[in-house]
Amino acid sequence: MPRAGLDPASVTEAAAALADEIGISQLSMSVVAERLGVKAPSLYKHVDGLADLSHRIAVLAATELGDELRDAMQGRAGRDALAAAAQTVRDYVKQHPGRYAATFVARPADAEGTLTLALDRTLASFAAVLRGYGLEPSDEIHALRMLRSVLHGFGTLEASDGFQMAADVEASFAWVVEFLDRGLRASSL
Amino acid sequence: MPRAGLDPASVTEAAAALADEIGISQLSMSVVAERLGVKAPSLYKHVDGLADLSHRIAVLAATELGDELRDAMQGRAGRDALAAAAQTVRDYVKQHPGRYAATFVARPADAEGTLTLALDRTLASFAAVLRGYGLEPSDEIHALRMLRSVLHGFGTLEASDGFQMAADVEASFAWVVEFLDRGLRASSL
DNA sequence: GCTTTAAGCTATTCAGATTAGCCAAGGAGA
DNA sequence: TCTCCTTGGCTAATCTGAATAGCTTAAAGC
Repeated sequence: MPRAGLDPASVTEAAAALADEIGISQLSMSVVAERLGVKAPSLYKHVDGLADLSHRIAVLAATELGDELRDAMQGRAGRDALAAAAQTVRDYVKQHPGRYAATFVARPADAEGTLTLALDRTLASFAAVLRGYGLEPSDEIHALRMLRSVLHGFGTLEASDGFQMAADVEASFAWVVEFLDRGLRASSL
Repeated sequence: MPRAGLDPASVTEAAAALADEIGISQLSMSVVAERLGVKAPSLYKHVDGLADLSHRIAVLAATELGDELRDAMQGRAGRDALAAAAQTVRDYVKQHPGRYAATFVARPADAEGTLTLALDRTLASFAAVLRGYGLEPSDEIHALRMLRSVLHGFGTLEASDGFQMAADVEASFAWVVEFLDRGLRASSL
């Protein structure tokens, strides 16, 4: 029996890919093992079980999203930065629904705070977007929470097929970004 | 063995209460049965299994939220209606996190559309809020989706403990409502 | 009281997570 | 190259929870 050359990272990556395909709730040690050409118990040599695997997927997703956000915002400010950040989140959720879902399903299992740490990087990008609007310092935390809420809400609703008439979700998204930009500009000092 | 006097509604109600306590993901036929003083297989006389139970909880939640929204909006319009609707959703998610979570977890199992139908009632209330702002008809669908996104996002983030510094979430919520009101008024014809 | 329906039970099967313990692959050093 | 030791994969087994089958009797209608 030749070795498969697995390690925690490759197992997590395979599991994340599977989660995107079949949904995080359908993820099992068995399917991951099958995908990797290995038997389920073998996975326990690399990860600490399903809960740990799910947590690792969440951290991976938060890290990836954080990276993409940072990249997308290079050299942009104001409305441009807002649009780029929003589009990045939306695209990520659409392309990686399973991974993204893991980030809020695995929250309880984040005792060491690894996930929180990874998520903070996305928060930093959102904060950078807002900085461009020159809000009152006391308003920033509120605006940050609003931005998170809108993007998280829009992304998850779209991903879970929550919108009827899927047709012009694009238009709605653009409208929302526009709405936020106007409001934030009006709120600036 | 005296009968327990169960029926689909009472089983669903007990399961929903349990889901609020332990989380929808921890819900099992066994715990529901135990809570009702019955053995797990007995539940199959009333509901069609865990997936069906979960779906029933979702419909229950959507119906309850729809009722509360309708009540909360009696005689209100404009900013008042917006604030009331937002507060109602937020309170519902906080008080019934398990039930609320069921509404988007059970979406795939909604072949007959019962859940969609129940959710449409909450959408109708949101639409009523917006009607008070006299938006361009073509903007209404976009504004509706934004409103859903914000309320859904804010509620789920708060429920999953997603906000750090839990302290002034109240203030943030008020700020967001204010932001939406201003923006919507500016968008009105 | 008699019949019929339906609710609850026990026994069983099945799937999936997890653990224990075996055994070989493959790298490190003589 | 040969040997040792760590490590990864395997099989076997346990355990929990979902779901089905079939038995038995409560209680509703007559």
